Amino acid sequence: MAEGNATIYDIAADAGVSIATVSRVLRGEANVSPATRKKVQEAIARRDYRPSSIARGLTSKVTHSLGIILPKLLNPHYAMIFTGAQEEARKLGYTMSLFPWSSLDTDAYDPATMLVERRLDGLIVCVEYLPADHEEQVLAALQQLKRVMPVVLIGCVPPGYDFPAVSNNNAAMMKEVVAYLVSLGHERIAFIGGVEQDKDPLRRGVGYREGLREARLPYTDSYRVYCKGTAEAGRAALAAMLDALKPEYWPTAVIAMNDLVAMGCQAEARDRGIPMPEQLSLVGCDDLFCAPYLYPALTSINSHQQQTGARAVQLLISGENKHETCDWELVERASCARAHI
Amino acid sequence: MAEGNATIYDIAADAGVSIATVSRVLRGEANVSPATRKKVQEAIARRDYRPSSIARGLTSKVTHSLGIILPKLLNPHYAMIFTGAQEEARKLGYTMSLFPWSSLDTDAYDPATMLVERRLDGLIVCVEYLPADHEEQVLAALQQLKRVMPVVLIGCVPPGYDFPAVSNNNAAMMKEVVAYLVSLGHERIAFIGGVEQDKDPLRRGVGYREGLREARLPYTDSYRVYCKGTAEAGRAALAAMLDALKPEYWPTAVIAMNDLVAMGCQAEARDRGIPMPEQLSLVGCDDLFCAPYLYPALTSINSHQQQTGARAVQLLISGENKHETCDWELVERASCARAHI
DNA sequence: CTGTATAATGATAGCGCTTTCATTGATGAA
DNA sequence: TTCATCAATGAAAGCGCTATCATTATACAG
Repeated sequence: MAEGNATIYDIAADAGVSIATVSRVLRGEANVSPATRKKVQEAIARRDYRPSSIARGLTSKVTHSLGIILPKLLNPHYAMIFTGAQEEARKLGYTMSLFPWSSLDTDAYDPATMLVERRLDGLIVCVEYLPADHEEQVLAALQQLKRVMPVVLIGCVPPGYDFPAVSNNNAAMMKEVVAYLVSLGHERIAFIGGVEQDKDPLRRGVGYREGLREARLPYTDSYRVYCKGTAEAGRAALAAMLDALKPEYWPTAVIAMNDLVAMGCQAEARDRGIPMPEQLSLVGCDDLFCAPYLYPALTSINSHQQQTGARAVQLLISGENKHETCDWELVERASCARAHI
Repeated sequence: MAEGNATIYDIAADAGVSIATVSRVLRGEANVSPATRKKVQEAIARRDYRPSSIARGLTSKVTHSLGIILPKLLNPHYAMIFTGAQEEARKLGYTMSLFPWSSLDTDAYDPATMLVERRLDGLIVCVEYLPADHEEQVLAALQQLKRVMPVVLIGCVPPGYDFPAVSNNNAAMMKEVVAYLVSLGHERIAFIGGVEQDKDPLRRGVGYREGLREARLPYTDSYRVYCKGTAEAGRAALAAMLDALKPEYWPTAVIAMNDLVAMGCQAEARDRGIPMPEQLSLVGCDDLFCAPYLYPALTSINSHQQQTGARAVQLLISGENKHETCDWELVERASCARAHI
């Protein structure tokens, strides 16, 4: 049966019609007589024929394949986004290929080359945590790329750029976290993560400050430490903060920019013998699969990352130039308690 | 500059040569005079021309795109395999698309359709934990697919089938773990995970039994409980095992089929107030990124999963029909201690 | 009947490349 | 000078489709 190499000509010959007619039934056009349609369909089934999407793409200019660029899949946060995007793409009949940032700027290969050579129908780019020094360069490159294929961003669109996007309202998320901790009686609340020169109003660090202001709590630099979004970095950051402070000024609650950082904080607190949550409450963000299994189980923000990915694909395919925001929810677990004292 | 739609004809016209000559410099053929080559390259650069891989594929029959099928990326184990494969593919100039099992058998779409329509140059299929009742059906389908495109498996090739593959020597891994626990003085060692009717000699459960035999320890059904490879399942499995046993017969060490299951075990032990590792040692497998941050930090087997993915791509592209095995190492952390008593 | 609208189908020109084969000059041997 | 040799190039035929016309066959109004 499966020849695997039948062409539209073979089918046409088998069915005794022209290739135009075969093409019509392939594409489900209306004006084909039922009898002819049946003949063709039988021929197709008989030879297990699958039209070449390559040849199709050459003619019709649509390849039904999308791309997504993100930092690294090993971070489950991105794995969720990717999964959501991939599944949605597939539902809509598209294929999804991954292009990690890492490999893009690692080698001598021009990032855009592979993307445009492939004639992708569209590209999703995750710019959530672009290092500030890269940002301009990357966005300029994307602006270029946009002339060739539709681009949808995941994350905030910096002023001056115009892209459809789906993003988290990070600031609002963090404000809610601060409010939650305040409701538990915390007053010395620290925030770990992010970059110092961050001017983006939607970023998490900003929401933290706003949350403090709304709760009429003072902002202190000593409670705000910056680091990359990894467990190692989180651990080092908490260590640095605690080292710089007399124990009586230690925060009673820490907000980590994400769950990885939170994991690092847990490890550091544990090593120092700081009981959690009794002496230190902790909130993460992203609600990774492992959050419930950490010790103590980590309170975190679930921001529906799969849905984010899926929505990005929908925007990409529909061509809407919208800017959407995901909703989220705080998932309470065991890592937070009422403030001591 | 970036027109994005220049064709080989435009370049030929610009450079004052024929398209055949342009094609030659594109493919780096030798017999082009330096002067001509230069002219063409300048024209290419001037218009930011990128040859269409679609058109290329139509003619040359190679698409430079690969596919990989695996259960779900949300499990970091698969994310590692995918990452390794993707990066290797990219290094070799290939694109990698993901096709999760879940979506393949969920919808009415014939699994193979999308794959062959795309005219992939090859496919990697992760058959590590195929449910036994699916196995036959899946492998038959792959056998079919093989007539159309090269297929490489990750996992064991069941007898009767012929595929290039890269797999873990799961049995040997587990034997090592048993030996390790025995060296710590453990005699009541349990194994959690896998499926009962597993006849595959390389599977983990089998290695466990062999390990016991070599240590001259008795095998007991009560210490062998089966479950899916998730944290929830692992937790339930450990609970069931302990419930069925008088505490004095509880195992002093548990081997989990993977780190997810181990995470579930940790949670269950914690809830029951069983101190770990003092009363119960635990070993996982896969060495997920979170293993060092669990409590206690989880001893696990690192089996170089990224390398596994990369190797699969190499086999796929080289066309070698080999069966390779990955090496591994036991990563000792805090979840194991000398047996009490 | 003739003429015209309509539905079904076929012929064919691309799409943007690769590849084979033919052609053109140069070059050097006879 | 003449002819075979060879490097550099061009002409053109696909690759497997889609999509535009053109061509039938059929129906129905005038």
